[in-house]
Amino acid sequence: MEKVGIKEIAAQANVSIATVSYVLNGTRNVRLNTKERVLRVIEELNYKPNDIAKSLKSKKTNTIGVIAEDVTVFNVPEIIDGINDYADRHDLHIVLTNLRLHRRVGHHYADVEAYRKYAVNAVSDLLAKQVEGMIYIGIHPRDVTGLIDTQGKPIVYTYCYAQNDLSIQYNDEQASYDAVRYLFNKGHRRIAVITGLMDSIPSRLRFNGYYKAITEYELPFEPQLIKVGDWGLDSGLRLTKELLELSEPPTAILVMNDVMAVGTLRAAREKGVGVPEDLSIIGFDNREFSDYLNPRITTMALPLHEMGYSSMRSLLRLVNGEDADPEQVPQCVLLERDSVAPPKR
Amino acid sequence: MEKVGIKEIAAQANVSIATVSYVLNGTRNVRLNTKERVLRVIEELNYKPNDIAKSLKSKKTNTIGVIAEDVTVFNVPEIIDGINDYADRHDLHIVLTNLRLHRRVGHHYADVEAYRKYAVNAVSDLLAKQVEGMIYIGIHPRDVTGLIDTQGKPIVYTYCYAQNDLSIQYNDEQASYDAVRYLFNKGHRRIAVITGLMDSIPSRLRFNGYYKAITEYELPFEPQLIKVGDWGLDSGLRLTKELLELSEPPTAILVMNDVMAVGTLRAAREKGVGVPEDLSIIGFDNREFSDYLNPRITTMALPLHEMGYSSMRSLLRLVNGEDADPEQVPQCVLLERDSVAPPKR
DNA sequence: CTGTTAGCGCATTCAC
DNA sequence: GTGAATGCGCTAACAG
Repeated sequence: MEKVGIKEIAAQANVSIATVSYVLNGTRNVRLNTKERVLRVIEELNYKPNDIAKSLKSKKTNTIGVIAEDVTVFNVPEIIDGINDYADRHDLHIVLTNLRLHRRVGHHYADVEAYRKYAVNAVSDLLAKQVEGMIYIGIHPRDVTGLIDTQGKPIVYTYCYAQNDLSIQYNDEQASYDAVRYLFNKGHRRIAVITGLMDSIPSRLRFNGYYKAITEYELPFEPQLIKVGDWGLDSGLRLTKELLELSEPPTAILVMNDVMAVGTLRAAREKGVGVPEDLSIIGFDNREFSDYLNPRITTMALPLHEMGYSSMRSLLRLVNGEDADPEQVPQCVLLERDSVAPPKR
Repeated sequence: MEKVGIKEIAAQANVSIATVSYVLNGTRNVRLNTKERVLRVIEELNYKPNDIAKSLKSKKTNTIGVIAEDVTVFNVPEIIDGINDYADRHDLHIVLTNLRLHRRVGHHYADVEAYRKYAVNAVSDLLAKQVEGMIYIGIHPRDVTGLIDTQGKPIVYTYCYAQNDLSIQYNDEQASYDAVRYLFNKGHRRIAVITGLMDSIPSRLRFNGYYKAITEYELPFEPQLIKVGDWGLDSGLRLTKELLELSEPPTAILVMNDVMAVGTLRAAREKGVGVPEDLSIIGFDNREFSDYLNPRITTMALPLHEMGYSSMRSLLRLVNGEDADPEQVPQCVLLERDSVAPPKR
């Protein structure tokens, strides 16, 4: 474990350290003979370059900092995977910072002050490490403008927004529009919706898509078919019961996340309503368990991998001083499973 | 965004760069007056130290490399979270490498050659970045001896093993022993088990625990109560049916993962067997969905966070040249939910 | 094609 | 209590 450096190699191979550097980086042509000799010594001495020194000199770290609000929240790992996918192909490295928000502030992520210090620290550390840029991965889509200051370094937000910076999001409105269209094409005319909390951006956007589809297909807009949930299983259970107790219940429900959809499934079972024979259900998020439920539920898959990949690509453009490309917005895709069928009537 | 360095500060504050370094690191006493002046200039110029340069000089990066076989596999994020937990408290940084094994080689993780190149690359990169040590997070407990060579740098494996290095694992045998004891204490005497693939270490260990408990409690050892599954939902479904068709079916089943337990639940439903009235079930892993099933299933929670935390702690000892501590093995804990009840008879 | 040399930004010895 | 000087390991002019 002796630390062999470039100069050791140079000595052993009877060349200058510059030459070694050249063969190492291919920066310049080196006579084949010389090159082989150097390479052999490198092999023999088991030399490993020191990126730290290289970075200091070249002022390039080839490293980007990823700030994840919480790696244990379902959307984050897939996004990281997408980031890695792109990074691998472009010889970039990742320094990961995990804010551990879920554990530290629970559901109070709306209260920015509660975790500003963590975020600011993370940025400081990353800046000190001379990252070329940063990606910030939220655990809930919301505006985090002003949370951090990257001192001019490029940053891309994903799964959340910031007003003066680029952010990569999926198309919520389109997704729920597509879901309703799918139900319509299956023959459904009374389509209910169970939303998430209405102060959340995705809820609004998804509702817009629902409303737009209802309008375009000239379906009756009935307020009693619209239920406001809170993303939790119990609200799905409760609201579905309300829906099923209507004098004219819906034949299909668009539920804005898979967790509430579990509640919907339970309500249906309790009421003796068959899914999908009597009631069709579409969930949102493609949570892993949605495939384990009975029936397996049809759900809108979030393009998480693509969001990570795309964030990285856009960031790289910023780092290279190019324009943020007129990126197309990642689209959700409907996973057809067993919770949707044509209505009986 | 001018790059202000230590020498800028020195000039503005009329001191030498050495002095600035002293106040920055508290390496030596500096007259209060001078110190304040320096601090003020640092503030004004918004100076951020350059860790790269610092590391080059001090030969310490305070960074450890984490090699995750795949961040999208359920056990990994929690382990990373534990690592971060410890790292945060000790001012350590994490460079994350994601091998993306699941995506790249699917279930062929037994075939080491299929991904050796990725692993070796990861280690090279980390070594070049001068990490102080590494943690390797597996996606399935197995022996990965010889996969990588860290050139003498300390490494700790978790959720997998390597023969000549430290590895942090949870106590599989104890866990399943505890599960059986729990069932016994609830009054069960005919306790079946559905294992995972028997070439997997956890299956063996968990079976040992089952066997030990059966023996100690002097329960009849009946081979027909032992079913070998493959970790997949379908095997849980199929094997549970077999169990329920026995002339004298079990009153409880220990299922070695939650995914197969979903199959068990389905089989019971198809057979009209009530859970937990007619059949008690204990799963393994505490997968998120185990709380969404109907009934919510009682399961063995893996101490993932602790494994990450503990890996980091042990690694730090190695880095500091201390002995790997006689670490106690992280224990699983049984999460009591709704899938276990006393047997009817 | 190859060698010499000057730093990158900072910590640290050694003088004062 | 403070400063001047040295070098960490490497890259990239600049000279041959």
